[in-house]
Amino acid sequence: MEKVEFNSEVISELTTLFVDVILPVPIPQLFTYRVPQEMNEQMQVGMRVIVQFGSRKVLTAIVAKLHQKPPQNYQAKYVLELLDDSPTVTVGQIQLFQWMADYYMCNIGEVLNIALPSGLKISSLSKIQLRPDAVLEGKQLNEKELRLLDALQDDASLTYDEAAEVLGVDNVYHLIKVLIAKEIVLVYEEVREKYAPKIVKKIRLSRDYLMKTDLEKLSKKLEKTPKQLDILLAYLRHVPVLRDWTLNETGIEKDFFHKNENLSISSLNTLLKNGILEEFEIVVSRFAEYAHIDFPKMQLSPKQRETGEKVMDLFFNQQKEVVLLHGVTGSGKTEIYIDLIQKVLAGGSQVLFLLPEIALTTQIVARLQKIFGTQMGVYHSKFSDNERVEVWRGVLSGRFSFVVGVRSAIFLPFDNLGLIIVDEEHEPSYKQYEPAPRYHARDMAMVMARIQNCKVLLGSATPSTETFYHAKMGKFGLVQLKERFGDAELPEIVLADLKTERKEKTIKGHFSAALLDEIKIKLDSQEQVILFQNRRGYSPYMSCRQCNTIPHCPNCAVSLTYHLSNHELRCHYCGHIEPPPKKCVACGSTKIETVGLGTEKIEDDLKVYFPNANVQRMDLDTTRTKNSYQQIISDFENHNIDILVGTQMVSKGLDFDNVSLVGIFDADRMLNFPDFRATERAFQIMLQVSGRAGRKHIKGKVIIQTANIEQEILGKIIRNDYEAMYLSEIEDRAYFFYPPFTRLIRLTAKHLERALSLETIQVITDKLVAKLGKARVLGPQAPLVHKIRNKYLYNVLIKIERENVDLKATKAFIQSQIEEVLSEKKYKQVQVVVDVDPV
DNA sequence: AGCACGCCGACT
DNA sequence: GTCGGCGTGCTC
Repeated sequence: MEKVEFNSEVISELTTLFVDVILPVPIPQLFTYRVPQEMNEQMQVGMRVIVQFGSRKVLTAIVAKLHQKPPQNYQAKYVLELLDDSPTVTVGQIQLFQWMADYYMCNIGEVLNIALPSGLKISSLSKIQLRPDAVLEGKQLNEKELRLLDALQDDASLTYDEAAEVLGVDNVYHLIKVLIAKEIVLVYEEVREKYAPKIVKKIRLSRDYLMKTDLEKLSKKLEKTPKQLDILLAYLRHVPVLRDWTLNETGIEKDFFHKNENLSISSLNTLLKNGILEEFEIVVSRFAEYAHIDFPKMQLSPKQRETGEKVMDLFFNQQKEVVLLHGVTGSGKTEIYIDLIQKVLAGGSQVLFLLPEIALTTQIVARLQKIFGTQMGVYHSKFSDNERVEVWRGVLSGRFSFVVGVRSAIFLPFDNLGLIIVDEEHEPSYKQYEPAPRYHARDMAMVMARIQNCKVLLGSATPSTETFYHAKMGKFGLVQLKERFGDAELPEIVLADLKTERKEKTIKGHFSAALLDEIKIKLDSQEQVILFQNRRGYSPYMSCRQCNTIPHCPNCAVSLTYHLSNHELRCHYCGHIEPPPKKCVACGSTKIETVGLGTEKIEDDLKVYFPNANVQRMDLDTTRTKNSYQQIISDFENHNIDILVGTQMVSKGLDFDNVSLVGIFDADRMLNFPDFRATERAFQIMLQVSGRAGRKHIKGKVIIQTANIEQEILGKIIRNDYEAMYLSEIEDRAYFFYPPFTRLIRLTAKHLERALSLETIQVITDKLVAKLGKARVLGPQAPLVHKIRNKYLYNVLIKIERENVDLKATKAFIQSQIEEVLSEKKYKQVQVVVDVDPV
């Protein structure tokens, strides 16, 4: 990054500099601080500074601008501290942050908040403590004050929140102010650096014993204490200092003696105490240093090579910024990616590979790691914040020129990107919903491409309608792979007709005979089965058989899901838990049944139908811990599991060789979901799950259970006919003015009172309709789940044409209307959430 | 978002 | 009278 110069005038110590900084708070504007002259030389855009904000709060901010213009209407405060020697955030990133704030209608501080791992943010916390010189005598203290003093004596210091809790009041400021005035307590700001380097304790031999003669004397002396001698010998075995005394410098990990040799810690401590061994600490990376294994050069099939060349041609000869690689599952997209990544890295540029959350923990990362070794960083939400900071710094330092990560990896400080790959481009998990910025990582990849002048490769077997449209229209390059790689065939997809089976009574519970028979055949021939149901828990609701009353969440407008494992009813929106009712709250009947189907019930039923099969469930509930997901995958790979039952999780990024059957329950629910993307989504997800069936030598089979075999979309799924799905979809989108022909902005009002929530959004809607016209403003409408955490929700959907409309101005108008309404006293308490490009 | 200030009702 | 609740406005 360049040092900022002003008209070639060199910054001297006498120049007064100011910085405009981004603060991690939801306030729209930048704030100007004065740079103390001793920082003049070092200060650069992108560095972190500590500033005071408000009367006491201390925050980390990012320098967005460096200038000499003193503010007109106020006296700028000084920058308190400069945290960096070199920028933590690149100039390109600051551009991206600003772009996102404008586009997604949020504050730049909110973007910063999401972008920066919290380990890079320092913020202060106000704490109160007793004054060491406090004089209590002769001072009138009330009961609350005394209680606070008591607590302070026990705990030394308390935050405002803790103080409020101790006293059981909400507002503690007054009280503390009084105590400050009485000179009994003082308030200070505790500044915390959250990032902690990983430290390993190591042991080495004291310098006094490095000579052979000294060492021999020592061994003699230790003969009386054999346990200590064992430790010494173990040390010498692993660190042969007599052969090369410099080895002693690196020593050995302290844990080693206990863990690997099972030697006593107390003897080790005695040796340390007597100065024979010494302990020291080193800072280590949280990421293992993989030896770079030179993987045999990727052997591409002729088809793959040809495809890769087409992509390159589109990028570099036809100047396409974005290329869509549309390839059926198993067509070998990964090899093409790898080849391309290698080429870009060899050219000295950086590469970012984005994957949806769940796809990332799996096989692909291990595979890439083998190929790219130490230059590859992984950025994942299950990583601790410290790990994220290390990846961030690794990108800055050049240690990682290639990063594989989830959507937030788009925020890493690349300065020389050559290529961004967005795999499974259609995945909704690329869109962030809460909190702001509600960004789409795929779209941000394209913005980044413009900022950094790099290329974007989108990959999918079932591209989103928007993306495919742009590819068809020539905005993006398009490359298609219609066959599976090698001799693998596409699975055979068949329907199980639930209506007929019900009539003929061949159905058992939720299992059609067609599915049950097929599972049996596969199990008998030692093949594996995946069953897909996109709903966790046992059953989505309970119902009274007498009066049909259904237990609902007290805070949300949803039925409570029954979970068998803990025998409880749970709300999947707010987390509310209650025991299942013993009798109906309405009529008192004890005949309460579970209705509907979740993964837990499928698992439970399978135990009855196939008592000898190993059944495992994979959903949010069974994969909460860091390694549980990986565990299930490897158990399945090793065939310790015969049938895997799961939600969406089973549909992504998993390649198993022995799966010959996939069963899909409840296709109808997916298809009937009230959303304009429902058909597309159902198609994508069903084909994706289907892709798990059949690999190398096995032709897979997929059974979709449906009560309505006539549905057109099912035929398209059976024929794996993406284009047919696309064509009917794009026709609907054009007809109803949905994306890609329009852009959507959704407003959601939230308030504890339903009427107020509705009234607020109605007032906003009226203003919008007045200017934009009725056709462009849909609603207000209560969403499917119209109450969450006791707040009533109302939506308005705004459609904006893609052509001949000033998007910026329209957004500014919408923003101003919301602000205008919310500034009215009556509506101040209502929250209005703006979601640009909702998915 | 915090945090401070100021107005107002419910208590000793 | 005072304490604490809560609404309002500001932060370089």
